Amino acid sequence: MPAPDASPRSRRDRPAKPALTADGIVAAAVKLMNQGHDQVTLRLLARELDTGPASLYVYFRNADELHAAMLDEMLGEVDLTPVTAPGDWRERLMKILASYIHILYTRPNLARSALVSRPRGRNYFDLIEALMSVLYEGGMDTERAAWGVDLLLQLATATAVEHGTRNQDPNAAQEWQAFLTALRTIRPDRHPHITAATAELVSGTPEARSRWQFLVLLNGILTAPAPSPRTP
Amino acid sequence: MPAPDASPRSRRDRPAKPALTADGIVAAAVKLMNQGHDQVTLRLLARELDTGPASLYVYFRNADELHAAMLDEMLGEVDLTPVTAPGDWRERLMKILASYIHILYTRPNLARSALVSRPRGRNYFDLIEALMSVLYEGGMDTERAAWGVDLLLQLATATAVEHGTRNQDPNAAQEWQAFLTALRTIRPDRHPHITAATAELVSGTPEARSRWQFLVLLNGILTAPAPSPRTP
DNA sequence: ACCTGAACACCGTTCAAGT
DNA sequence: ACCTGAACACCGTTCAAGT
Repeated sequence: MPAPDASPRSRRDRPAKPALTADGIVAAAVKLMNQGHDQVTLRLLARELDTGPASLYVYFRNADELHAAMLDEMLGEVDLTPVTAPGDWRERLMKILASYIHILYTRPNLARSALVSRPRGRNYFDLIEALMSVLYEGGMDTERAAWGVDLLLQLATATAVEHGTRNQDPNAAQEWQAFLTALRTIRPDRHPHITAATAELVSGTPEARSRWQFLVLLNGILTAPAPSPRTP
Repeated sequence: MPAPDASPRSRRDRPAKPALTADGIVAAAVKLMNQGHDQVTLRLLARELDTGPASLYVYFRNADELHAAMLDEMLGEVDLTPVTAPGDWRERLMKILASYIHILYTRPNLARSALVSRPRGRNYFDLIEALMSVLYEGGMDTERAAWGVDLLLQLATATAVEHGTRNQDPNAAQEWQAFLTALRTIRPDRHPHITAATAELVSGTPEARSRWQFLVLLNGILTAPAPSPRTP
């Protein structure tokens, strides 16, 4: 009598299939992503969970909603410790943003969903709270801090999408070369300013550019007219 | 003798099929897009051109390359006349950017490709030239103008992606409601700054926000430290 | 009621076979 | 040599049918 089992026909060799929950699905999806799957599709995820793609629609209205849930899960990894660290507030703010960008950088698809869907999970609000806290240290009023956070995150997300996707593309280097060639063959009579600024248009490392951009934003938020003047 | 024709079996009722060229394909693709097709897929386009999708690979290495070509074509519609118009340079610059955003706004898919692929067509360089020209009027040096153009376009593109895609989504309104609800149920002990700034976080029309953002950028570019100090 | 197999209506890309 | 029909390997979403 080989392989005795209480109910031999109801089990398989693989581990018992856990009951599905929204959190469990998101956890499995994040796990797949961290294993290197750039695109966590509903079908891949369903395969992993040993079911069909239709089952996921019990927990998420569509693929976008799943991606949004994955995003909030990832945002829990953003390093918010610079909030209470010593040092210049600008540097600490940029550290938080750099952590945010870094997390999205290797997941350009999630970054894209961050640009489009307005996150509203707990981790997202923790991030907003942290950024506002540092902005207040910089002496901003409530309005500037609120609108400023939005702007800072929009640029950070766009940066992650841009660089992350490019980094993922195998012909990124050759696209860059093509851009340089196009820039060098610009005709001075039609594009005099570009011709004169060829070097500056491509100078700086991505990191240097990004750092400058955030300093520009912080200076601008501090010095530009407030969003809505209290005395209209 | 009805319908005499030199070679009756070599023609169809539909108009003579024009020979394919890269420009012709892009023109057909843009035409489809302007007819309301949000996603101009290779298959749809091939159907329109009375051929199979494989034929398009003779002219474009992949779908991304086609989208990039479409993007440059669309950029020809950006209104650059504010460059030479009278009035405040900031207002004129924002008019150009508004035109750029408006063109991408109803084509979020193209906007996404603008964020990822670095355009290098003639119309793109015309846009850069125009923006730099206005920035110089604002008194910027070459470095600030070059890096500034990049930053301004990055924000403009991100704005178009964000608002355009949301606008396209039928449940955008109900997503916004869900966000408002999430914001109102924030717990003051965990998120004191958000609680205190609830109104400011959602205030302002998208246009007012966008306008403020660009003023922030312009002020920041003017007042932030130059990208690379000449005396290190 | 909750779940899901199978089908529907698509994709981009490749390649062998046509002209 | 240039072009393309057909196939490959996928998608997200729906819905009738199961338990």
